[in-house]
Amino acid sequence: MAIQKPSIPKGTRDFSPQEVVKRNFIFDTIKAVFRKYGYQEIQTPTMENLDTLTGKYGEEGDQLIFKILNSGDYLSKLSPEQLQTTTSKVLTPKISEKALRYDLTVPFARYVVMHQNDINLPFKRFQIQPVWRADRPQKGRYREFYQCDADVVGSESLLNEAEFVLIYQEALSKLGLKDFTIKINNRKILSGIAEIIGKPELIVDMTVAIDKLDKIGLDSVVKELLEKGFRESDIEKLKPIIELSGSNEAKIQSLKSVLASSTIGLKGIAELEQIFTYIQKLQTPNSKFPTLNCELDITLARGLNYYTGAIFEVKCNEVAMGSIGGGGRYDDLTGMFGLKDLTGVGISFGADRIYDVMEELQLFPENAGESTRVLIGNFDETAESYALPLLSALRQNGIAAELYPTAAKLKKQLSYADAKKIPYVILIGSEEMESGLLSLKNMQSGEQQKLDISTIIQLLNS
RNA sequence: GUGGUUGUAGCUCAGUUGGUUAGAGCACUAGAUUGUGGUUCUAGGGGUCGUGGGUUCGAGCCCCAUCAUCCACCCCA
Repeated sequence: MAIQKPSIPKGTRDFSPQEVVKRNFIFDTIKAVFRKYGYQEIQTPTMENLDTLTGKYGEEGDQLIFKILNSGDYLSKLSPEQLQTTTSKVLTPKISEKALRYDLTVPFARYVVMHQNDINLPFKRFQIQPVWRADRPQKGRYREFYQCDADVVGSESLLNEAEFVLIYQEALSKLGLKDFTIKINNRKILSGIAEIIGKPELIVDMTVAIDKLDKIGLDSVVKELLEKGFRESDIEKLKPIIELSGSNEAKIQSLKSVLASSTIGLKGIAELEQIFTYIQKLQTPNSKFPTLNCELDITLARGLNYYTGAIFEVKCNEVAMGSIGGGGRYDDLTGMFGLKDLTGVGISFGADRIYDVMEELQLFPENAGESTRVLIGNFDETAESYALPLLSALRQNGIAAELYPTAAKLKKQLSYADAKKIPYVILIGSEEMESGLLSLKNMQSGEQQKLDISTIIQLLNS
């Protein structure tokens, strides 16, 4: 076989030991916060049945699902007519019945329905696993990436929404991020706006357009709305709403008067007010995170069409990057799997984007690369057999230790320690073996002292 | 799906209007130093110039195709 240059699929990555240490720092930080708020971890399979996933993310989302080809001769059962078909929509379900998960929310809904007899409501779970999207990769966009989701089902309380805002605030602050905004909005308010304008059927086009406001500006948004079928008079009504500014309270007050005749709109506003009240009461006076960057943004829409109440999105203001988190309330996600009237709300952290942001801002702690604490140098067979019991002793005392596996040149062994950022090296020569006093070299200062093994253990453990 | 960018050593990239044997830094290996790394000096290995075709006396450079790549749009974490 010809030699082939190895490669990995586009949009996927290998993670080096240093990168994994940093990624785990992110995961561990987020996990600790989730647990503190009462969430328990679950895991679900990498692949789901294709029909579990299709139809949940809109037409565009369906195309981004990675499908898995059936095993065996997957074409043999097809009729000649079916093989002639050129539309993948017809053919795909025949040759593929499994797919890689697209997010963690839909598998969670499936999990809840399948295990409804075993779980206690309200059920608070978190989940940190990779998801896959057949998107075209670019900056901050991968085909395989990790989501960190927390969801609660079976609780209508808006306390959940308020707590999610605090979870975002606490986790991101602990990771070292300073300037970020937690945007919040409510689908019911968007419905109310569409209702007031008299175009409830165009709500999707409306939200997609105004969602781009901060990116393309008001004029372009107006242009897009006109193309989608809105009239000048509709836009005149819409303008004051999307241009709302000021404090969250001020925005709520103006929305109240604008949406006065829309029942659903007013309901959305009332929900938001309740969430803000909860947040205010939850914040301790001497909070470690004094400024809560939670902002009502009426232009926030979010693509996933299963949201029905509050919606969230987190944006980092220091680095040009897509949103680093998002979520919202969905009233009927489990309904499609046969479990009616179960409401849920959840959020997601985009771990890979958070990683990219932290890397750009150099927010990772210094000691993140350290693994082995001490390396024992290896000179010859005699020294090696002398060193083995010491190696065990170090490990039994909880010290990560290695013996260089061959009697290589000392220069090479020290280079190894240096490259691996091992802070200490123990050198054992004939002199050391005679006296029992080992040379302990501090790799940072270059200093070397002769100590017995128990002193070394004590020193390395401090 | 649409538009653009870039493909030269393991990595990051130079390479003049087309001209003889394609370069640098980093990394790697060895030596200066027979028991002392991260700094320095010296030497060395490593290339079908993404792939295929075309123009030309002659192509890393020009033309066409193709694959890959990154960026932007759409959408999204």
